[in-house]
Order: sequence, then C-alpha cells, then structure tokens
Amino acid sequence: MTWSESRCGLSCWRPANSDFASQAATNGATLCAIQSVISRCRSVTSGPVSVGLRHRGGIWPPLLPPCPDLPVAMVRTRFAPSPTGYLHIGGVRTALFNWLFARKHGGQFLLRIDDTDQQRNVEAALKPILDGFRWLGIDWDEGPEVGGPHAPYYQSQRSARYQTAVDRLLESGAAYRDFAKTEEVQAEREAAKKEERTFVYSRRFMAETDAQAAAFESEGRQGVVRIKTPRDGTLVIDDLVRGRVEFPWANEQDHVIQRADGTCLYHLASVVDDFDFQISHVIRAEEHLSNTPRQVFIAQALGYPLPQYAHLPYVAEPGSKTKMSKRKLDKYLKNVDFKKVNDQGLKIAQAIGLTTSAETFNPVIVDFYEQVGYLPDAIINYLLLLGWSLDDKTEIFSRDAMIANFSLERVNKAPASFDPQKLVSFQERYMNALPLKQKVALVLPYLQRAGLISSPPPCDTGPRLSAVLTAAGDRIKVAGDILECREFFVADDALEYDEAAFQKRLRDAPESVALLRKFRDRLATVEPFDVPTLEAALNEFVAAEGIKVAQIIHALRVALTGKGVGFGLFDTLAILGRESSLARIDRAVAKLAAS
RNA sequence: GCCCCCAUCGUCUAGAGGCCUAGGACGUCGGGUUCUCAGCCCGAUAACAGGGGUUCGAAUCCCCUUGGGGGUACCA
Repeated sequence: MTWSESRCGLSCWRPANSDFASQAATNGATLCAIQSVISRCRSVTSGPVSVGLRHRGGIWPPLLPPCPDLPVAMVRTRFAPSPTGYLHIGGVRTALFNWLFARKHGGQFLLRIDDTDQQRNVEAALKPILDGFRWLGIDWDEGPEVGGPHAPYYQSQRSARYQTAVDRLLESGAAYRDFAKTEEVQAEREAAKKEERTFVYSRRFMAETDAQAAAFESEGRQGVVRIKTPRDGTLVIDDLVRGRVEFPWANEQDHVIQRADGTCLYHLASVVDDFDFQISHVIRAEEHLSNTPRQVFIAQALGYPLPQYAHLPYVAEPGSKTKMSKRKLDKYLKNVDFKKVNDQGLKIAQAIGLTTSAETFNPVIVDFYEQVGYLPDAIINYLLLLGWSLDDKTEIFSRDAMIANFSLERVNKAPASFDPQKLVSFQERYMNALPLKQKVALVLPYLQRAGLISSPPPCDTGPRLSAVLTAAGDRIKVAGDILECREFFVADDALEYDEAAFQKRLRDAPESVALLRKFRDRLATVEPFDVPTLEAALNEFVAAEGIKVAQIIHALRVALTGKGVGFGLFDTLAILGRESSLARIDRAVAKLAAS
C-alpha cells in the first residue's frame, strides 16, 4: 500500500502502550502529512514512532514499520488578516486556533497581510489588528513588525512571486489568457442559470497562442488570466475537521487569477504564499471550504506539496447560525444580551471621554473589550470554547492548559453562535480571580481618564483604591465598572445624589432622618473608625433605640454615597473616614432642610 | 438553480451502538443567606429536526425529507 492510495486518517501512537497520541487525515499523496503526524508524535514521545491507520472505534495495526529517519516537518500555521482597521471577534477565534495548534506542536504561527485589494494606508489599517493580537497575547513568529526569513509578509509586496507563478501556469497550460468582456461571461452565466445547469465558461475568448492573443487585442480587448479547471473527475480533500469532502471538477469555474492590470487575486496569492512560507496546516473558516478545489488545482499545477486543510465552523450571530459580521450591528442590537454589553461599553466610553463610532466600537470588535476593560484571558477562554471542547466539564483553561490540550480533532463541525452573556460570565470569573494589586493597576487609568484621580496619582491612591476594590468585591465586572464607584473619589461637596433614592430614603422617611442625626453624633466619637467598631456601634445604637437596622442603614447609605445601592455600609464608612462621613451626613441633612 | 458543509436544552457543549431515565456550563424561574446591590448556596425548567432502514439494541451507523449555513466575483 502506498500513501497516495490512502484516503483514511493517519495516526501515530506510542508503541509502548499503543496510546493514541495524535491523528491527522491525509490528502492522498501528501508526504507532508505523514511527517507532520510523526513530528507531533515526537512532541509526546522519544521512542520509535509507528504510523498507521486509525479507524473509528479502534486502532489498526501499523501499516508501516517504525521509520525514525523520515524528516520531521515543522508545523507552521498562519492567519491572514486584511487591513480593514479592526479586529473581528470571529477572526480572533480562527487566529487563536491556528496559534494554539502551532504552539501545541512546537511550530510557528505567522501573520500574513492580505492586502492584494487595498491601496493605501495599510499601516494605519493594520495597527488596530496587530494591537488587538498583542493585547490578547497571541504572538506571531513571523510577519509584520517582526519580519522573518520569508519576508515580505505583505501580499502587496510579493507580486513578483505571483507573476512567476502565473507565468509557469500559463506555460504548462494550467492557465490561459482570456479576452472575454465581463458582460460576455455574465451573459453565459445567466444563460446557464436560465437552463438550470451549472455554469461553465465556454472558453470562447481563450487565447492559447500569442497570435490568438494579438488578434483579440487588436479588437481592443483586454486579457485576464484564468485557470483551466479540469472538466471531469473528482477532487477528494481530507479535511482535518470535516473529514473526507468530494468536489466534482465539473462544478468548478475557470477562476480569474490575474487581472488585466497585472494584479493577482487572492486564491493565487494565497497558494503561492502558503508554499513560500512553508505552511503545513491551513486552518481557516468554513467559507473557504468551497474555495479549496481551485487552490488545490493551482498548487498542484505548480508542483507544490499540499498543506493539510482544516475548515473551522463560523462564529455565528447571537441566536442564529449566520456568520457574524460587523455590518449587521443594528440587527445584533435587537438581541437584548448583545445590547446590554454594548450599552455598558458605551457608558464607560462616555465616562472616560472616548469618542466612539459604531464602526470600531461594538462587541463584534476586539478593541471594544480592551477599551471597556475586559481581561484578555477571559475573552480567549470564551473563544476557545466556541467550537472546541475538551470534555464534558472543563471550562477554565490557562494558556498552558489550552496549548497542552488543544486538538483539531475536537473542533466542532457546526457553527457556534456568539453568546455575549457567556462571555460576560467568563469575564466575571476571571475578574474575580484577579489579584488585588493587578486589579488596582487595571482600574486606575479609568479613574484618571474620567478625571477622578490626577496623573500621576496622589500617594494615598493605592490604599484607597485597594480598599474600594476589596469592598466592591465582585461588583466590578470589567475595569470600567470602577466608574460606578465615583462617590469614593469625589469631594464631599461634589457628591451627586440619586434623586429617587434620596426621595425614598430621606425625604419620605423623616423618622430615619431623625435617627440619622442622632447616629451622626455617635459616629463623631467612635474610636477607632473601622469596620468592626462601626458595626458594633450601630448594633448598640439600634438596640438602644429599639429599632431595626433597616430603619437607619438605607438613609445612611444615601447620605454617604448619594445612592440607594452600594457596598456594605460599614465598609463604606471606613473607606470614607470619619471626616468625610460626617460632612456628607451634614450635607444631606442640610439639603433636606433647604428643600 | 447548481455544488459543498452542518443539525443534542434558548445558547456553548458532552456523547465513537448497550454505561442515556441524555451529563455539564451560561441563561431563565423558584427558595435560602445578607443592611441594599452584587455574590454565594439549594432546587427547578429545558434538547437528540422528521421519516425510513441496519441491529437483539440507535442521539450515535446508512438513506431520504426538512431546516440552517457557505460557495458559485476581475472580494478576501
């Protein structure tokens, strides 16, 4: 049996215990696949490696004897953003899976910029994307800013490579110059549609010789280059997540690979780059599955070994299975959970004086989360579980744990819809686990940008912020939530009151106010002014007056913070200190008297 | 239209023919705890798209239907 005959999954395992170690499907002839399987085995064992077929339900005896001398191919993956000016959350998921796969197998992850279509300002449009990846902790071994042995990593700078490929394709007859006008092809397409058959270009304006080309050109026609797609036979792809997929060649088009102006199109460029960059695994979104045949055709015509393909399901819209796009923001905002996350972000952005536009600031775009104060680890953890799972219970993964456990085998086939609520739940868990010191550092810039703390901060900021964050506990879900606690950072005479709370707890509650005035004098002498002493003092006061705690505590909270809801009352008093507490009670009482 | 992919609670998922009376998480709804809020604890709700096979036995394998998604560009 030869490898090219094998269309089954390839596996390898540790001979010692036959433990299943790693699996890869192979697309017919790719030696690269075998090498990659072996290299993956190398990462888990140092002994001899057997390669054989894996069958659902069991491992079959090895078909090849251990062959330790086979060259070990490096795992190299890539993510290819186009410079659009923002980093889409779905793109991050794809990049994450590429990154995890490379890291898991000790390979490289690279970034290549798909700017065949863009003209200017690529750098500016790229910056938010690179910043986003950096913020998320997804690092790249080769690509923009870091360079690498295969530079340049911008498609716009690689046209010479593409031209060489086009020339070779033309020379071998795998591609041809075509002089049809757009309308002429369009007419054929419509005719096919009318007759309910698959459109196949007639090649009526195909020029296979220079003389033919010259003749067309003399008519004033302009030539593009098309691939000469086979018209019969079937292409079989063994996709690492979808398994065996077959495409009849007859349904494929003679796609254009080079425009009349000499610029090349994505499919050509992508195939050439993947070869040049020695990409071993092409891991990308499902939208490219149907595009794979034309890419395979180009690669094979060029004599390139094929990479392994893995097509990931989409990240779908909240509550739907449609691919998520930032263009349909209006629609997503009708989803209550999505809107909630969006509105909270907007509120924080406004409080820190951030000018936002829906284009670049919304929950589909990564920058949103950074600005609002989410934790990168929470987002990564959430995204990891969108289409992948380890088992039926593990949910929290450190970076090391996700790298150690990730595998393409466990990627789901069905699209997963983006659930803002679940993301928030991860964020809460991570925020909660964050050490106080880091929380302080995370939150401080928000207070500064909102003008509540100067920059550089006064020296009592650290302790006060720590005290506030401790008292706040899990009320701070994202860093920007600290702005909900502004009452601890404003001057006593600048405190704002929630009118509804003021009405309910003070104006409409004269008996509470009377108690408040009385307790104020007690507060003036409590020593020390700390939580246990304050609590004891209040309990004593309540007992002496024969009242319930609730009769005074709410009034006191409104007087101190201006709000009806907040931290524990004794925490609040202790943080404010005696002086502020008394001043605020006096101010509230005065306000009451004034109205 | 044609081609390709997909299908388990509202959502993310576990599930490799008997461990399934289908498990976990998020959400939702009750109850408890606390000075409010947040949290926490306890409980409940809720799914194998439909129909045919194969098999002693099907969420799991096969076929059909339905539904969803993607492709069919001189976009990426």
